[in-house]
Amino acid sequence: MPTLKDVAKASGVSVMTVSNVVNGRPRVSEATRQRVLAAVDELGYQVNLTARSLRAGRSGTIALSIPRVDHPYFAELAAAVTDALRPGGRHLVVEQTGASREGELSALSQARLQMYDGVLLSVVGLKDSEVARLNGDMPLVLLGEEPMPTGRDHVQLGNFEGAQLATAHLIERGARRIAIVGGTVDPTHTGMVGVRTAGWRAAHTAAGLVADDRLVLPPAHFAMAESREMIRTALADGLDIDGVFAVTDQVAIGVMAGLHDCGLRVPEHVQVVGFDDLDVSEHLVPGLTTVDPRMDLVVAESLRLLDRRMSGEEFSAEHLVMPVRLVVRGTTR
Amino acid sequence: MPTLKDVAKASGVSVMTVSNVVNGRPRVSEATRQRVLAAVDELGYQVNLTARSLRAGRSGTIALSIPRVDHPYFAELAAAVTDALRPGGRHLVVEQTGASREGELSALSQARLQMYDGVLLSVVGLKDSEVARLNGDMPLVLLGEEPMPTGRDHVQLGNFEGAQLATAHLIERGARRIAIVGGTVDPTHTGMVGVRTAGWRAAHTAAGLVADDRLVLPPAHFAMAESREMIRTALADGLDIDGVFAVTDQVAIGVMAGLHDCGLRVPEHVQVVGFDDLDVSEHLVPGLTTVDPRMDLVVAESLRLLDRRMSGEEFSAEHLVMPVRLVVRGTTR
DNA sequence: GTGAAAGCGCTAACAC
DNA sequence: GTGTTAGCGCTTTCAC
Repeated sequence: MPTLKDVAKASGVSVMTVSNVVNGRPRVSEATRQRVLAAVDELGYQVNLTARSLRAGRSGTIALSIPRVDHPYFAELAAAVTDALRPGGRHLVVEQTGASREGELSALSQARLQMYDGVLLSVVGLKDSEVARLNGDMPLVLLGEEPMPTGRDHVQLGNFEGAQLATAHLIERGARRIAIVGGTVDPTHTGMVGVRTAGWRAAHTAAGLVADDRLVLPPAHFAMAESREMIRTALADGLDIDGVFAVTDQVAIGVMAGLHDCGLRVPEHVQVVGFDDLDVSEHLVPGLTTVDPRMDLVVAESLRLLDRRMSGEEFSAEHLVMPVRLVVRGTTR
Repeated sequence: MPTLKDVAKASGVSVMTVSNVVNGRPRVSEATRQRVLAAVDELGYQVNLTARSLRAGRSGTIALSIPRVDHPYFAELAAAVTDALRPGGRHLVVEQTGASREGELSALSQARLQMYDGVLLSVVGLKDSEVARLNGDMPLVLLGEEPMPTGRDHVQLGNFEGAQLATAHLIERGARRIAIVGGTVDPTHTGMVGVRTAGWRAAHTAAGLVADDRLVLPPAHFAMAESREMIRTALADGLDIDGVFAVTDQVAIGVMAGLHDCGLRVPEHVQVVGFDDLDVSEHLVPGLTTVDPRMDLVVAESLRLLDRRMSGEEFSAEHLVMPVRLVVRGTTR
């Protein structure tokens, strides 16, 4: 690859002048500019971004670190962040951590993240103490529903509110035996599963009903196939339900398939509500009633906080819980 | 951030020795190693990957460049590549080009790609001449179904074969008026849409039938909502069909929703086959009959070719068309 | 075993 | 306007 030096030699000027031309800086005479650009063109010169980063201390790139890109929720998040960044001409790369602690620890190595000007970090497997260990000087905004160190900016969804909305809607539409698929009976569980289960429980209480712990089916990696199998097994074991709150849309899709496998119709026999409002959810048959996590707000706020950090000024950490809203479609009556 | 120099000062050795310790190189006495590691720990030293890249000429990172990560096909591709790379401990980042020529041109700037040791490039909007302009020295493997310069390694799906399989299956199951949604009547179209349409046509011919051009519904960004609207409009206009070959599973999902909107049942009234075998396709109700693009093969071959390029040796370009297979589920009888 | 010197390609700061 | 100097943090080379 040709370097600035090569271009300088070819056009008979100094490296600095070439650098000035390449970066569109003002004080360069039109004649030299033309000569330099000709040489750039002829040699096919391209700036070396690694060298530029090293020198400038900035890479011009932001990273979004997510567990897996083939989980539609994260994929949609990544696309939304990219779109939000585009108008400013900033560049995003997506890092996948692999949803395992090892993967997250390695993808999150200080060293790697240091290559970016800012990092949006969506973590699932790490303890907050491990996240807290990350260099405090790095512009970093945490996303996600797990417990996080309080000293950092953190944007999360209205998990409790959403679960409550979803469950209340099922109750309102006449469901009385509402399973939560992907829930937990462990009251110490403070992550997404715990909070959404609490919302499910609270909606029952608010309606003067009692949530039945036998209707709590545990999470199964939030995968479609596992959820399908789980609901099928539960029904075969005699579980009697007329509603399901699925903790994610992926789970809901698995549940709907499982209900169909068992000859139950949605919403006639069992009503279903999900959480995430994935792109596909609108086009299922019937359309999935679900909780819209307002990803637009999440992205906007996250980038606002990240920009603040990247500005270099000092701010105290914000902890944001974004509002959500229910989207009613065909899986509820 | 502390540097090698800081650690060297703190532990009373030279920068070089610290570098040797940090990189686990052999000839360092156990005593100094301990001393250095203690200093590393105390100062919280982390290697600067930018500097290392600049000096070493390698970044240890591979990039996968795809149009959008929220298109499930690309998301699954990205996840598959990540998984395939993990055993070797190599690192992948995902670059999104945005499915527009401008986006691809900017994300594909030589300069940016040069930061990576190798690039898997999945392009949709660029002309092959633009792709050809990329530096020939960069380890690069092209993925995707559009025409590509012949001088580079290129892995693509069995588009023709898959479309033919899908359509033949519909014919075999009794469909006679088979629309292709996302097809083209333009015989000069050589991209994915053109080839899959050719396969649809060929299956008719092979069965002694004649493909009806009125059954070709054009592509609509391969999006669910647009496809849904398109099939709805076509049916309202009196289109008479008993089968649909959707050029992608996303299109198929839109089509199924649209058919449902019009009161048509799948597979009783209209049978449907897709292409991509997305994760979600198995769990739709009914399950989607589709073409499995054998992403495992695509990924394995792509990485084999990329490794070859990264080895630095010279090879002549390979152009691979991977086999596909039909997955029969509930949307066909 | 350890270290000094050189330089990867670039740009900020300052001279002319 | 243009050039010189210095150095970002690291590793390769080679001397000791």
